[in-house]
Parts: sequence; structure tokens; C-alpha cells
Amino acid sequence: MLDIHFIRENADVIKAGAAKKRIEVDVDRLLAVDDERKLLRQELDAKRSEQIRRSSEMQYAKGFDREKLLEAMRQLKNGMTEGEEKLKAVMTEWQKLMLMVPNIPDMSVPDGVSDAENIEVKKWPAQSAVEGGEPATFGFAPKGHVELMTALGIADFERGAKVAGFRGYFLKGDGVLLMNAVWQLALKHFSAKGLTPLSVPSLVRREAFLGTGYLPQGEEDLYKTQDGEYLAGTAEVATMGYYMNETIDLSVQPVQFLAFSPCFRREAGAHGKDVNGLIRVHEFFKWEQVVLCRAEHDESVRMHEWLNRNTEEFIELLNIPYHTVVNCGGDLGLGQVKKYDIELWVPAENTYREISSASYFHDFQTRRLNIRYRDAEGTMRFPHSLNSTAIPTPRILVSIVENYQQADGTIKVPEALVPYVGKTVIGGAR
RNA sequence: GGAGGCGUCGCAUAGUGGUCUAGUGCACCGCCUUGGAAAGGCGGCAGGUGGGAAACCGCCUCGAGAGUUCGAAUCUCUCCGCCUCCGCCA
Repeated sequence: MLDIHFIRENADVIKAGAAKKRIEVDVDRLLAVDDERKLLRQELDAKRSEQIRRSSEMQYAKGFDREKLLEAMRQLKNGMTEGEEKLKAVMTEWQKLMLMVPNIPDMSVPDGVSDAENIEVKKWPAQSAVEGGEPATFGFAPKGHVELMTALGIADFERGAKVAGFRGYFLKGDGVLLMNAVWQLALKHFSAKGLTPLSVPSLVRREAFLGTGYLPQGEEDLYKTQDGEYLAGTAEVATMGYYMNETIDLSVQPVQFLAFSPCFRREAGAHGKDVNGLIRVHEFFKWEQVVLCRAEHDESVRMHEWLNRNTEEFIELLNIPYHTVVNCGGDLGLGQVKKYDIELWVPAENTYREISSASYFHDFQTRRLNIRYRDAEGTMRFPHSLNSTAIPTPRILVSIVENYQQADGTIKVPEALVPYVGKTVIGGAR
């Protein structure tokens, strides 16, 4: 949510921003409703003021005076009830419209409709081994992770579907060790960056979803319980909710969390996509970086680069080819100002696949969540919020097993993971 | 799952229908006093929101929302949270 004063003064900027994001919003309607809101409020305030004045006279009034006062108060109250009802109706529309106003994308965000128009800003390793600029070289035709993992008995998709349904999976044996090794390495790497580990709820009440911007628009993508909670698709929701309705202290340092949680996604709009394997599943586990910092654009930009770089470094530890893209306007969410995606090389598909997403929001989320801090001058302000994937599992296993596969179908364990897996090769002689 | 209790300013507490512009203590900030401090004295000390150039003025908020009333921190209902006891349970 944006500040209504800001919207009033910058209606054209908002409209241009929404157009860049390909989001429809009726700013003019909002401004008209807001005018009405202010007018009704003023009328009502004047009446309330009179009511308060009169009712204090009431207690001392006797006999005829009292009767007269009572009658006057009744009429005043009738007028107030009418005004209150009008205001309530106006406020309902006002709030609905306010929740629809998107945050403004940064100048540096490229124009474009969909992820197809995201722009590569970095490729690693810098010199790709293969002509055409693509990174992976094998002396053999690389297999896909479903085939590899099934053959090694470290994942079971048939039984996954039998037990959990569409997009179900089991990890087994070294598959579990590999996932656990990624968690261990992530905990070590990101903690060392100064992030505080946080284990967070996945079962979360509606409020934090509204606050982070996943609701009201994203209802379709969420699982809901019979008690009214939702299953979060990311630890961001609960982590941002952590300080909701609180005043935090940012005088010493930003809030920096490394949150872990199971994640649940209905993938309602993606029925035909990635139907096999570990790329797109309904439940998974993710480490997420979440930051609250001072409400300064430069600070947001600095933290954004830092968060994204943290994840790039982690991928470099695993030594998997990747590139980083800056997302175009049409690929940005309602609250996002700018977003980077990190995409890892998936040899069997001969393409990069998204593994991480780093975004900043300015005060869009904290305003909705009512998280505040006192700045150096003592003024209450909404901090800036950012979040970025640290690492998702089991999706990362796709790139690990495909990039580290050997001709005989065994998988070399990335060096950084060896201490946690406890072996150098998965599969082969036992 | 059952029974009961409780949510008031940063913290602690007072307040059971109008005199509440929510009092008091602690903490915090400024000043006085002091060689410096403590103690003491004086003053300040909530967040929103609307009007105004400003001074200032109006309105809202006693967990949240709805209701009763001319008038609600106070009465009623619903929800949220916390505590105690019983039951069940990893």
C-alpha cells in the first residue's frame, strides 16, 4: 500500500508505473473517492464535536431544558448515523482501491510483458565452456534429474503421486542426505553473512498475507484450512508478520533474518507446466532472506544487491553455472520495486531455470503490516522491506544432480557438500 | 475438548456510566541545583487524522470489531491474545 498523500500528488507517476507493470488500476476513481472521504470525515467530525459538547451539558440540565436537549441530541444523532453509513460505504471502496494500487517500479527496470523479456545482467562462469555461450560440457548426452534420481533410488515420483497425488514426490537415502547437506551449507553460509536464523510457521492467519501483498489478489494460489488460516508459499509471510503492529529499533542495524519453513503452493495457474520432477511441486522447503532497513532508497538498493549477491555466492560454492536477470515491469508483483532472478543451468532442458528471486518493496509491505521505527530525528516511519530466496529445496537438487552427473549415471557430490553428505559420489558400487 | 480469569500511555498500576482533557509511580529527555554526581525541584514525555502560512484548533484510538445509551475504559455480544485448572496427547 502506498501513502494516499503520495498518490494524490503523484497520480501520473502511479499510472505510468502501473502501466509498466501491466496492472490495471483506476487512480482517478480512487482520488474521487478520497475527496468524498475527506469531506464526509470533516462533516462528521464537526457533528461529533457538537455531540461531545452537548452531552456534557446534559448531565447538569434539569426538567424542560433537559427535554429540549434530548430532542436536539436525537436529531443530531440521526444526522450522524446517516453520515457514518455514507462514510462506511466510501471507506469500503477506498480500502479496496488502495489495496490495488501497485508500487512504482524503479527506473532501471526494463520494459516488457513477461519473463521472456527479463534481461541478463550477469553470467557465471564469465567464460562459458561451450560455443554459443552455454556453459555445460559433457562427453555424453546428459540425462534429466527424474531419470537420474529414479535410477539411483534417491527419489520416487511414482509413489509420490500414489500417496500425495499430482506433483507428489519422495526423497530417499542419499537424496535426503543431499537435501540436508544443502540446508547445512546454507545455514552456515548465510549465518556467516550476519543473518539471524529463524524457524517460522507455515500455517498463517490472513493478516500477514494481506500485509505482504499475497492477498487479496492471490487467493487462488493458496491452500486454506477449515479454520481459516492459509498455508504459506514462502517463509516471507510469517517473517514479515513477526514484527507486525510493532515499533522496531533500527538505530543499530537492519533486521536481517534467515527464515526456514515448509512452503505450499497450489500452482493453480500452472497446470500444464513442469509436470514432472522437482522443478514445480506443491510442497517444498525453503531458506529465505528477509530484511527490514531504514526508509532510504539508497539503503534498499544496497541491501538488495547484497541479498542477491549472497545467493550468487552460495551457488558459486556449489559451482553450478548460473545467470542473473533483472525482471521486466510485467514480471513484477504488486508491491515490488525491482527484482532479480537467479537462474541455474539445467543441462537436460538446455536452459536456465529460476532458483532465486530477490526483491525490494520500499515501505509498501510495512505500511500494510503497520511495522514502524523511529528515525534519528525521532519521527515514526515505515521501514523498507526486502526479501530474497536463500535456497529452495528440493528444486536446487535438479541442477545439482544434472550438472554433476557422470557418464555412468552416478553423481559427483559438489565439494562444498561433501562434508555434509559424507561421501564424494552418489551411486555406483556399494 | 471443558471450566474460570485477564488485556488501560515504554513498564507497573488507578479508574464499574458524565467531574477522564485517562490519574499516579518507575523509566526516559531538558533545565535548575553541584567541583562532578546522587538526591531534590521545575518542565516535557503516545500514535493517527483533518483544517491552517503559522500559532493553534477539531476528530479518532483504553486488545479488535459490533451494539445499548443523550453520553462507554466502565454495560452487552463476537473475535483475537495471554494466564490458571481439568481432559487428551507427540
